[in-house]
Amino acid sequence: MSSYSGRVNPRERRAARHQPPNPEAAADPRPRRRKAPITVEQVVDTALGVVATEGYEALTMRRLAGALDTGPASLYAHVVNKADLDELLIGRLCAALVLPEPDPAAWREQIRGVCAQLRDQYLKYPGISRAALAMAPTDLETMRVSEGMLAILLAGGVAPQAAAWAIDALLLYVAAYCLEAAIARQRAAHEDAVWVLDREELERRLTALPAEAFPHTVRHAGELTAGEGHDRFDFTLALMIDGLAHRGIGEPNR
Amino acid sequence: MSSYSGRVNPRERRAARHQPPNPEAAADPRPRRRKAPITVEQVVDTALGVVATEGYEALTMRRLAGALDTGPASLYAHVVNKADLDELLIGRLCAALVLPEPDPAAWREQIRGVCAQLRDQYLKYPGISRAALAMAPTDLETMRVSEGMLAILLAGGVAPQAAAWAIDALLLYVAAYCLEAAIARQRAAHEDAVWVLDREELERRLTALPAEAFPHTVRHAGELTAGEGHDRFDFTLALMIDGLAHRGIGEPNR
DNA sequence: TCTATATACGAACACTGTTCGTGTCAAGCT
DNA sequence: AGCTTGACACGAACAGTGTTCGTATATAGA
Repeated sequence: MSSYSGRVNPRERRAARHQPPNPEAAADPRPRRRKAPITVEQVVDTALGVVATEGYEALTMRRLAGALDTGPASLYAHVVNKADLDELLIGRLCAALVLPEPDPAAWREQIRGVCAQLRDQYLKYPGISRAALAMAPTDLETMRVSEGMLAILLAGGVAPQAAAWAIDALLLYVAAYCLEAAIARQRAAHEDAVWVLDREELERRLTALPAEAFPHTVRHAGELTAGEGHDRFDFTLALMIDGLAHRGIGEPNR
Repeated sequence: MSSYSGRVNPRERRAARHQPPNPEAAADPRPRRRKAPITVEQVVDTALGVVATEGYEALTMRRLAGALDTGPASLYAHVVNKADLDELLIGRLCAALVLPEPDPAAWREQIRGVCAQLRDQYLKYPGISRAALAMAPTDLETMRVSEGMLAILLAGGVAPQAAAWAIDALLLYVAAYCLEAAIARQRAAHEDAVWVLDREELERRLTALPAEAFPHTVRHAGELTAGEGHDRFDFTLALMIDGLAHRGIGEPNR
């Protein structure tokens, strides 16, 4: 019980992130002691730098400490956990999203735009969406995002229950899509090269399957391997949003 | 290059799982040498047992070796990798799925049923869906599942391109849904209890948020936290399948 | 100037996946 | 029957991981 007092120890800072903001504590009257002490912002910044260049798998406490010219133990003065660090990264990432003012006429483009922003953020830091899946649902930054998405859907006339569940589904899908992309990327990076296939080689493998056991896969190998860029992503989002438009407007829940 | 010859070494066995099946090699004429040697099936069985009772996080090579009364090195005679073990587990899991004969009139219930089966398998082995996300797309057992799903959708009149992408989206969502559930379960298990919330406590926290910043979240805290059992799962699947029904039938691709 | 104390960090612990080299035992050949 | 062969099992070790303990340091206030 020696080395942490009062306000700035990481456990309390973490708890504050999940608590309703307390206006009277916002003053933050304590100036920093050192001339150049390691701050949480600095830790988060360099961590995001590591993830952006080397991927989330490379973000170890030692690697991060090395990037800050220190040892791993020093990080635990600013961060409770690796999980806590993950939360901070996702929080920073969510804070970068711009949430549009809801426009009832354009709710579909708006919700699609928010999801695309989130997707691009996830892909900018490959593999970080794994941390997003593990987040507690009470983090303030992530709740800011879901609040914004909820506002868009409600303005568009989607029924509240459908809107709530759709946000969950959309966030889950975006995270999974980016996680899968990151895993594929990483496998392409350091695995023995023979094991990873490009689209054409994959299509060739599919057509080479025995036609009696895999008739449809063989016949439609082209469709199964199709999709440049984010075509699959756009398709799935359109599927869910269109489903919402047909189901959610004006009808009772479910 | 001393200790592996001919056919049964794990690297070739793994490669065979991703290659079209070779009928003339199916004889497997070599009987087992020992009286009770460790077999791959035995390894997979005990691994699934460990995952079912203690979760995927607990499935370490040492833990698995201990369950087989041996050391970790012995496992590498039957398994290339931990990734290879993961593939074997997912393969075993996919082999347990029963794929219905496609019925054009009931394609929606059929595809929903396959997804529900997969969900139940994933949840039976908590956290294993993480391994499913990392799988190479050429594994024969997983392709058997997507072949079956493709057959159902095509029989239902869904356009081939929409069917192919929808299968991808459905598999991705099911895996992510179960992964999130497993992560929440594990957090509830060994984390400091205060950090995990039940539905009512979560709703209370949401309503306690400042109404200026989170108006919709506060107002619809009930809807946001609603959903017993697999309500959210059913909702999302219905969303995607309904979207498919409206979009995919009879129309050109996309 | 001197003390109090918040911060930084080297060293260590208990883990992880994986490999090397050796030991052991059953099968096939002479 | 005896011997060789080679597939299998496994102890020990290596390079990593997250995390904690105790100590050293350097600053802020008296």
